[in-house]
Amino acid sequence: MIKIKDIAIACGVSISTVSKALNRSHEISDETTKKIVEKANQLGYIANSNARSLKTKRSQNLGLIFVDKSDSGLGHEYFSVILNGIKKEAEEQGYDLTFISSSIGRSRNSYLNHAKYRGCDGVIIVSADFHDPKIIALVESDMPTITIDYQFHNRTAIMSDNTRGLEEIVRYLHTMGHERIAFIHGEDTDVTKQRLASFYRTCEELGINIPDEYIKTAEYHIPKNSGIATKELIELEKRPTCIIFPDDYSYMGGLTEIEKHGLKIPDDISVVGYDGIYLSRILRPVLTTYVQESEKIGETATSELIKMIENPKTYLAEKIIIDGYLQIGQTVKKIQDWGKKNEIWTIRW
Amino acid sequence: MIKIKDIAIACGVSISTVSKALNRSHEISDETTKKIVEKANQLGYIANSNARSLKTKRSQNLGLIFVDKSDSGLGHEYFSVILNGIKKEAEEQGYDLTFISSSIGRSRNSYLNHAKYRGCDGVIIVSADFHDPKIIALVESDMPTITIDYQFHNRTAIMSDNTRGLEEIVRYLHTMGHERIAFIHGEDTDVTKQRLASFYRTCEELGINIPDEYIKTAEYHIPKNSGIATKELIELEKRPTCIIFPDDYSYMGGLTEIEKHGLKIPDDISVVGYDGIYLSRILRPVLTTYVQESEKIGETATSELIKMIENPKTYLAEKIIIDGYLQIGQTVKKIQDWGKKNEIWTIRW
DNA sequence: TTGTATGCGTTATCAT
DNA sequence: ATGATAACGCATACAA
Repeated sequence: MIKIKDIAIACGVSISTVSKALNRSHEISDETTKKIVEKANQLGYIANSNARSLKTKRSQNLGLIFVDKSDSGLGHEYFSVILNGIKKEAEEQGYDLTFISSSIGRSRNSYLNHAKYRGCDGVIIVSADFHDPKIIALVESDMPTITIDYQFHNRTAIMSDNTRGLEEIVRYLHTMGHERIAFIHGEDTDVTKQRLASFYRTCEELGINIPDEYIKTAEYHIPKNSGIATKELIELEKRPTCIIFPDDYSYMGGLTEIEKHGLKIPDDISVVGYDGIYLSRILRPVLTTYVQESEKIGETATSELIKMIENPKTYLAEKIIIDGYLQIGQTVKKIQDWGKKNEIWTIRW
Repeated sequence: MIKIKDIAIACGVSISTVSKALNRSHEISDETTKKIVEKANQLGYIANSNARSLKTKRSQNLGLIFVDKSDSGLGHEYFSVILNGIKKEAEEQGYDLTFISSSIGRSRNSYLNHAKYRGCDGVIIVSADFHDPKIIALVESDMPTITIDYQFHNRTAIMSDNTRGLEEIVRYLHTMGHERIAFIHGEDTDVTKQRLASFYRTCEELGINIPDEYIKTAEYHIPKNSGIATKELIELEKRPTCIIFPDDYSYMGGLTEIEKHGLKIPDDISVVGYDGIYLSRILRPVLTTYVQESEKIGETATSELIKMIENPKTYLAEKIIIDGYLQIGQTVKKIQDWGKKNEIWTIRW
């Protein structure tokens, strides 16, 4: 491999002149710079990032933490699309990306140490157990860090807008005449808490009373469990007119159950998903769902991290919320119960 | 950051003794080693991979090339699951993973140079344009390289078994009594060529004659285009009894079209997918499809690359085929046309 | 078994 | 505007 020393010899200048010229330092005359750059290209010179990082303490490399809690790992479209956004933005800004695990080589260690070992300038935590002491240690260290969908105290986080998501869904359902709205929510996480709180609050604002039996739990991304919850809802004496699912995949489990009962979507029962994955658009009927702009979440996380790295003094940690939007498909029926609706309106006005 | 020099001072030994002890060299006595290791842990020592790589010319880091041809990028479950397999295996074996683009920092360059810049020990090409001169240059360089689903001359490739995949599908369909088999295949790639060749060969072996009008093209992963092809097939005077789709997602496009025509799967028409993505299992009826073990493909690519890196002299390039298997779902109907079948058999026997 | 000395390729400080 | 030199942190050939 050609190194700057070779170029120096070939050009008859010193090593430091070459280094400066290659880094476009204005200390070096245009003429010399041109000569050196040309020779470097001609010889096929490639810098050595290890030597550079060793000296500069900067690597232009970002760590990426992705621990798959549910074993489907990157297979989850939500995360793989986020990752894609991160990759695009990092490339755009000239940073590389290295996966960081909690081992170094073959021996167990910590995320922070791994990131330090590789000299990462910062770390994006895409998915992890945010209560894991090793994650907490990383976030509380002096390593620039960004989290997605979870906020640590005084640290930047990129959040999908769960609050607004559920609010929009409920308001839309309300305009479509639904009041008997069931909500199958995911397991107990921050995201779930936000969605649930927003669901209840919006219902309250709209004067909708939700019986407890309309609220069910089913783990994210496990269609079978959402299927079970759906069955229970369908068999209720006073069946809901609409079911909100934890995510688009989970809806597939509900769909099976709904069809088993001989019901048709949306004629007999309406449904709403969450995420807006590719699948939601190719299904028929097209799924009404809240689309998370996951690629943008990844891009924003990356650009924020880079800002933080490059302006350590002036950067202010903040919570950044990435809006999604309601994809209005064909799975929510307009309920023509104007009599009752008008009654309520009359009372309120 | 603590460095070996600090440990040396703390232990009252020389730098090189520390280095050797930390690398578990047998030159150093157990006693000294123990003392040094303990002190290192106590001080929270973390090695510096840049300094190490600079010296050893090894990085324990693998490059990852993933260029998304179709702009859905990592969003494709096939690739994201492969990536997951790569990640698991690399972690297992103590290697890190860095994405390699065809730029270095902000300036355009080549994959090879990028990999050299980062000091990668080897590169896995997960998805790329294999006719891109920059990819070819990489593969033909002295950088250890592995490709997935495409083989370069004398280089190791990990291939999903397209030949066997189509053979198994066709044979299965035949045992289910199908002879009017349509095949919607993807755009012209090596993978497609293999599948198509295997399709024709197996049909021939089984004495099945496929009219040209039963063969259609529709780009992978574009349900709409498969829908168009499906429409054409359904409206044929002599409609096929079964349609093989380019992939599971594409089937969704066909499904819509089939339902539009008032046909039911599998009663009125049978269908087979390809890939075996998560979706195929949660659909009802469960899709009959050829499952590609993509996680295993990723794992194997990684372990082969590491073998190649660690045994440069004895390693032999080879084509490794990862078997898939037929997922027998509920979308292929048993055709009870024994009269006709027996006729044929009679002639043959 | 331990220590000394050198160099990996680069940047940065200081001199010229 | 250019050059000499030290230093980054580590591994290793060689010496003791």
